[in-house]
Amino acid sequence: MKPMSENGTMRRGRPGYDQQGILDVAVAAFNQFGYDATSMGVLADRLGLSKSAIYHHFASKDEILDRALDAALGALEGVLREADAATGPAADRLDLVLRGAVHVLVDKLPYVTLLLRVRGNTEVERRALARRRAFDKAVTALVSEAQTEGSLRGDIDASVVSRLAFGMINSIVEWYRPGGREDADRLAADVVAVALDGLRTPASNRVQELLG
Amino acid sequence: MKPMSENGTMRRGRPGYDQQGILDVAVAAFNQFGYDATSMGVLADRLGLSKSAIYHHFASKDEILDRALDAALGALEGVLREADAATGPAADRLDLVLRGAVHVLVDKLPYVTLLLRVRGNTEVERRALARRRAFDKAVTALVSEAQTEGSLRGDIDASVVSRLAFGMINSIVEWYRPGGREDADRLAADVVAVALDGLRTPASNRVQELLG
DNA sequence: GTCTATATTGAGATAGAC
DNA sequence: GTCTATCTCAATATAGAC
Repeated sequence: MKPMSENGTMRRGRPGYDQQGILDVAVAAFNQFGYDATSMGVLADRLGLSKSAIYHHFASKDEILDRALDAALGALEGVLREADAATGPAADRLDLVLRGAVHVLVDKLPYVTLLLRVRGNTEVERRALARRRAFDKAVTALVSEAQTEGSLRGDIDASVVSRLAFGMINSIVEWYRPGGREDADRLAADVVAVALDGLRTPASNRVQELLG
Repeated sequence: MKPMSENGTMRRGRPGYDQQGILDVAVAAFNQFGYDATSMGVLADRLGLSKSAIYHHFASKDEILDRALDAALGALEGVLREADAATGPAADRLDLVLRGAVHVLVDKLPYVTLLLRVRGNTEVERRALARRRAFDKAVTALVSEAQTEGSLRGDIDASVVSRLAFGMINSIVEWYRPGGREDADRLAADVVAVALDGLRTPASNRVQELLG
C-alpha cells in the first residue's frame, strides 16, 4: 500500500515520505510517548526509515513539532475567523465557536492533543502558547459580550467561564476516539448542551426558582 | 532559612532534605519542564545538592514520580471514601465529590497537575492510570445513580457526563494559581454551579420550555 | 530520498570517601 | 547525608556515499 497522509490525500510519483506523511507518524508518536521521550530513533523505526532520512524533510525535531502545532492552531484560528465574520448575538457566535472547536478537535485530534500538552519550554512551544492565549482572549471577549447581552450568566467572571467551557471541550482529547459510538456532531451537541444548560435535569431545578 | 516542606511542617534536627522536601522541589520541576525533560542534574541544581545525594533519598527518578503520584491519588481517593460514607441522594454525594475534588486539586495543585499529565509509558505511570480509571469508574457509577434518581439529565451517557464534569474540574490546574482572586471555596462553588446549571442565564432559557 | 557511520553531548545511575 | 569521579548508554545531529 502506498503511503497515505492522514488527510486522505494519496501522494503520487516517487516512493518515500513527504512532510505530511512524516508529520502524521511523528505526531502520533509524540502523543503516545510525549515529545521529549520520543527519540528520532523510534520515530525512524516507526517510519521504516533511518534517522538521517528524517533530517532530509525537517531541519530538526523542533521543526517537526512546530509544523504540527501550526496545523492545530491554524484550524482553531479558522473557527474564530468564521465566527467573527458571522452576524447576530454574541451568544450565537459563541455557540459557533464552541461547536467549531469540538469539530476541529475531532477532525485533527492528534494535532490538537499535541497542542494541548505543550508547556512552553522551547521557543517553538512559547510561540504556540502565545497563539493559544490570543485564541483564549478572543473567546473571553465573546463571553463578556454575551454576558452584557444578558444571554450568559453574569455572576461568574468571563475568563473563568471561558476557561471552564474550554476545559470541558479540551478534555475530549483525553477519551474521544474516532469511530466510537458518538460522531462529532452528536459530541458537539452534548458538550454545548452541558456547557450551556448544565447537568441537572432541565425540569427539576429552575422550576423551583420560578415558583418559589 | 530551614528547609520547609510544602505541607508546612518544619523539620527538626540535622540539616539537609527529607523525602518530602525533595518531592516538593521535584514535582515543581516536573511540572515546569515535563518529567522526561527534567534531568537529575537540574533537579540537583534546584535542590542545591549533587545528583548522587538525591539517590540517597530515592532509588530512582521513577520512584520520585511514584511517590508524587501516590500523594495526589491518595487525596482523590479520600474524597471518594468520604462521599461513599455519606448518606442521602446520589446527586448530593456527587456534589460532595465534585467539591472535594476541586479542593484536593487546589490543596495539592502541583501533585494533581503532575498526575493529570501522566500518559502511561512506564510501569509506575500505568499503575497510576489504573487508579485514576478506578476513580473515574466510581464517579460514573454515582452519575448513573443520580440519573436513575432523576436528579441528573438522562439524555447523555453517564460516562460522558462524568468525563465532561471532570474535564472541567481538571482543567483548573491549567490556570488556577493560589493566592489569586478566587479562593478554593469560591472556585468550587463556581465550578459546581457551571457543571450543574450551565452557563446560560438561569431565567432566560428554561422558562421557554415551561411556557412553550 | 535514503543510507551507514560517526561526532558530540548529556542522560540515569553507582562507587566509595568524608 | 552529601560529595567527587566515573560508568554506560542513548540522544540529536552531521558527513558524505549511493
